[in-house]
Amino acid sequence: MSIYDTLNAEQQKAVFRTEGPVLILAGAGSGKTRVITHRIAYLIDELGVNPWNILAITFTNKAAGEMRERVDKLVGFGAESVWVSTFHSMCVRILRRHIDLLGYQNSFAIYDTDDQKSLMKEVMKSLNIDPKMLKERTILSAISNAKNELSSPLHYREEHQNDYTEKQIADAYDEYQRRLYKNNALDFDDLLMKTVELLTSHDEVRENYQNRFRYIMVDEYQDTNTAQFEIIRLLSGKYRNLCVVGDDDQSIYKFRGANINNILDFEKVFPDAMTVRLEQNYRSTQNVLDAANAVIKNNVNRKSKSLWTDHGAGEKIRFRQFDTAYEEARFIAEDIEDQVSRNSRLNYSDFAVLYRTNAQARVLEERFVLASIPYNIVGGTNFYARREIKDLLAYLKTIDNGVDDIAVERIINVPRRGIGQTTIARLQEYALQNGLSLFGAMERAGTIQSMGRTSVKIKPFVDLISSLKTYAQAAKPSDVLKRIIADTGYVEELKDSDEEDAEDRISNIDELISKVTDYEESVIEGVPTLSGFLEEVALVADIDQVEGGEKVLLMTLHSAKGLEFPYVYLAGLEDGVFPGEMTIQSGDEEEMAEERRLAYVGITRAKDVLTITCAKSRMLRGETRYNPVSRFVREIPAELMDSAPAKKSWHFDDDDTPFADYDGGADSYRGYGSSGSYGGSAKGASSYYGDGGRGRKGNEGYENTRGYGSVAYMDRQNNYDRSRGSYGGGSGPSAGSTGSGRRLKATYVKPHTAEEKKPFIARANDSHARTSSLGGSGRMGGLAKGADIVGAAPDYGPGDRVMHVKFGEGTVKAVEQAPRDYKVTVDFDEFGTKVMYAGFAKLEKL
DNA sequence: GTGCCTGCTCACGGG
DNA sequence: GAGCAGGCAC
Repeated sequence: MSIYDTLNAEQQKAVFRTEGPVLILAGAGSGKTRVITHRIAYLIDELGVNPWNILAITFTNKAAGEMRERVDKLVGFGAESVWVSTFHSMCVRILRRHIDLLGYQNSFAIYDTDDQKSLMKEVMKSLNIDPKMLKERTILSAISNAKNELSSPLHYREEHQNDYTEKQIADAYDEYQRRLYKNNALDFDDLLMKTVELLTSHDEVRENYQNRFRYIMVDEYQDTNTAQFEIIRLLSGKYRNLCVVGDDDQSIYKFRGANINNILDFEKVFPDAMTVRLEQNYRSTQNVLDAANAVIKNNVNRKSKSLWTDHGAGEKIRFRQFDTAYEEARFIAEDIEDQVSRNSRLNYSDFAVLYRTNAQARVLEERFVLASIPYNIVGGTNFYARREIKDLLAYLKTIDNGVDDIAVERIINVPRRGIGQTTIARLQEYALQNGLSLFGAMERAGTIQSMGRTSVKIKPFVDLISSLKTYAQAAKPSDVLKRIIADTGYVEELKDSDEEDAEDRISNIDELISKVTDYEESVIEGVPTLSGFLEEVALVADIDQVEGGEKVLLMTLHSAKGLEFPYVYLAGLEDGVFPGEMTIQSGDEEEMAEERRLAYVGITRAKDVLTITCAKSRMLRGETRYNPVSRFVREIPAELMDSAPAKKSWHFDDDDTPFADYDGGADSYRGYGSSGSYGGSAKGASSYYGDGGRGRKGNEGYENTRGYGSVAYMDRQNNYDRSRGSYGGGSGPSAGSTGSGRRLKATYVKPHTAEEKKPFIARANDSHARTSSLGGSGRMGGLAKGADIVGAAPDYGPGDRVMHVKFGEGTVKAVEQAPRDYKVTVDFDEFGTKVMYAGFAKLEKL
């Protein structure tokens, strides 16, 4: 028996047809990764193809790694020579070798979104474009679209002569590109476009790669854009052994240029293509698939297919509607806890919570912390987007690529060197006049007339960078980083500062050092370089950063593409959230279709149990919104669900009574109550801050979350700290007018019936009782902060035992009055001595 | 040059 | 809610 016998007939067809163009339409969970890996194995083992001649393109680095691993298991040897990578990584690899042919230096930098914004600001300033008339985001997104469609500045200008705005964008595109070139930098879209340019304009390079890549496979083909299509068209131009795998129903990246016609028109572009349909699903239950099919069939213009499984019907889809997002989050957290404690075979990593927007993670995170459930938030605030990390990376970039002005500008006065805007402007002017980079101008600062005394301040920076550059020539990247930290005194300055989150920033820096070290260890061929590390950083996707472990994963629907979980919660299924307000308002059919595909992706992530939740009201950008149940939920036949949403949608009445014409609430609540796992306490306007995770205060759950999610929170806390005086404003615990939760409470909402009210009362009493001691540990709600921080002295003093949500138990060593709060020194049993502000630490006296 | 305050604007998804 | 630019005082 061979490894191919385990494949079904259609899968085998896709594996064995190795020559010529092949389109595999692979429904969700139909085993497409198996097909690709077996195809690679077949090429190597059965056809004797040199692994070196195979290219497989995946959507994320994580997927690339997993694919390589799986191929490795299937073939005897040689898997490591197969080129498995993402489009962007592959392009970087090609460009590092050949971009000098296009006039760039091979050590080019890769600009992320922030870098792009900084550069665009300068472009707009130099072109006198009024940021009020034309937003930098608008221009950047126009440029991005142009690049994804392979439209050069020149071409763009020719095509866009219609009005003043278009001409301005054309000017900006031109100047932006000029400056990227001057900084020896490429943005993300350039990586693709410059590769096309290279392969088109240099026959010898193109032929070289065409000869090498005799067999090309592309995963997630439905999300490729025009530039990516062109790259694979060029690369496969000689042998035409191109196999693309995708699902038009899962095309969800139009906003970043994905061209769904790449998959819809594949057979037109390659008339000799063989098409294989994989419709048998190996992942989910029939109920889940029926729901997914029912939703997606509302889209027109798709390659019709219908998923089926022999797994059986499975559990019905659970639907729960709540009054607020807080209760929704609480249900999800407690439900997961409940499932895990009832079934010993279940692990936290069997669960995922998916949502439309990253902002929804916040409330969920709060509940997970309170319930001590280990979790990981994918994305949101990217580790590499953190201030201290960006600062240090800018140092590395400056050392690595001396002409990157954006990097130099970032660090020129970090740590403070007394170099301000005026000086920088003078340097820039001098650089412009003399055709120098910013750093080049700084090197000559002594000779610049207008500089005067300030040139004294510039010299130490120039010396620092020069000596680091010399050092970097022979040192490991990690040593360079350590040297930067030492020479700039970056960490020392953080330690001395009274910044709230200095500690977290320092631990982030430690994390960065270990990431550099990891990188050095991961380099198999050649030597680890700064460019190599910076490149890895630039191309890392949110999902790539997720470590394993027994944790619930919280992420956007977009991030969840390609993943599967036994238990999936789809949260916030409300019109206005998902589909989003903008999609609904736009009235654009195709936009709605893309949202629907996203819903399809979400539903099909579930293997066994799918739970859909929504809230009648939620805070969106500071205001309470009342949203009806998502149309996507209403597209699921009632018989597939354990409780159905109201048939008639309800709305916010003119007389300010929410839910006035809501007629189906009882149905959904009955279902909810009968599930038994939550005891029907969905009601309860005032209960959402109280409950302290059922008395479990272990720090395990929290400690496991030291990922970006929790750190990101620290940022928000600080922002709060800076925001005009609601912190420590002295208005007293009960005032708390800034608290979002509190505001919600005030406008809220009568329970619908006496019957529904009962469990709420019982629960509410319970939670009120706890609020006094534990309510303050809510990490996020404005209410918790507003109410707790007020300048009353803490109820503990030196010698008292206290509990901290993150560090566990400890003994108070000192309490001292600081300007706006009390500074408390605590010796924690497990984490040692920490100094913290009482208002933020939320210590609980034991 | 720096730090703080205020008012304004914007709002999805991500390599 | 949150980030940012601009204004102001030191």
